[in-house]
Amino acid sequence: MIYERLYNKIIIHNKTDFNSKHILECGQVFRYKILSIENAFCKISKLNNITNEKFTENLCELIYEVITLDKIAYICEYNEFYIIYCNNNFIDYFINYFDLNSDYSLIKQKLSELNIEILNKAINCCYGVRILNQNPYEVFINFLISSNNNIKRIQLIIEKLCVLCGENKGDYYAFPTLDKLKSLSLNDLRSVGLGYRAEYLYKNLQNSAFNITELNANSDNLKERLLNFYGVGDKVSECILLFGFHKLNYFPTDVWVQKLYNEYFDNSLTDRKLIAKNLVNTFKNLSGYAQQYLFYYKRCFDKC
DNA sequence: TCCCAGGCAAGGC
DNA sequence: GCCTTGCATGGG
Repeated sequence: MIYERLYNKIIIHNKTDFNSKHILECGQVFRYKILSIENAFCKISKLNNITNEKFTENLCELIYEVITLDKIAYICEYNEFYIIYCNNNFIDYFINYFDLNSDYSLIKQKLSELNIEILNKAINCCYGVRILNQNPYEVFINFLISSNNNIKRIQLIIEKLCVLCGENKGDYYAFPTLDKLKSLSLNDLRSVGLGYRAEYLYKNLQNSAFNITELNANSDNLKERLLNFYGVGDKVSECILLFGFHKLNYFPTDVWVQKLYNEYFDNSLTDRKLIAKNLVNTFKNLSGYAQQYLFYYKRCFDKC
């Protein structure tokens, strides 16, 4: 157990299996940002009226804000531990969200036993990555927007979408509900900079069979069902499976994974579907974890 | 100015 | 089935 659950916060004692920067910046999630200490103190104090609690802001090194659906959490990094603050009704929600009941020491050990040099290097750099348990609907929308796009722009578009039609929660805007998104016109969607992806979103939202919130995580043809949605292909569907449904036996393969594969595994193979197949064959039920360590490493640590 | 980004659908064979 | 092309947008 790496955490301690208190009535209005979660304390993470183990900084080798949890790193806020790694978790948030590895590409699985888009609504997060670094807060200044003063701003964070002000926001956190409002959460649960914790005015009588000593918030040791002067010892805090780094604070991230994370928003998922209509909920917000603050991850405060200290020298020896982390504290996650959220509304006290959502403590259990965020324990699950940050996947705190999974043993990442064991996962990393199993992966390192495969003796793949580049993976061990990636795990060494990206040691604090965890696969979040995100809401499938939110992940679906996010990764529909992600295609042929870059992460900075994806974040910007999602934020604009939230400001356009998400509920104003005071300190932040909630992720739009399905009904709110359905009420938008094609031009509304275009106005947030979606480009041609506006039609992907619009067609799905206008489709009465758009039932992403009702998809059964345990149905064995989940990927085929996802592929039926407009704008969802092989790669996007696998991102939804991994990040939205926590299906760890997929290895979403994009330009970055292909670059890494060509550099460290086989430089002649360019078919991403085949690359993904080979990688899943190698990593089996640990594919999703391996994917995040390698993807994040290739994007952010490769030049070091 | 061209190239690129967590790709995909459509059309031609 | 496989291969090619067009696609909105903004940053480097």
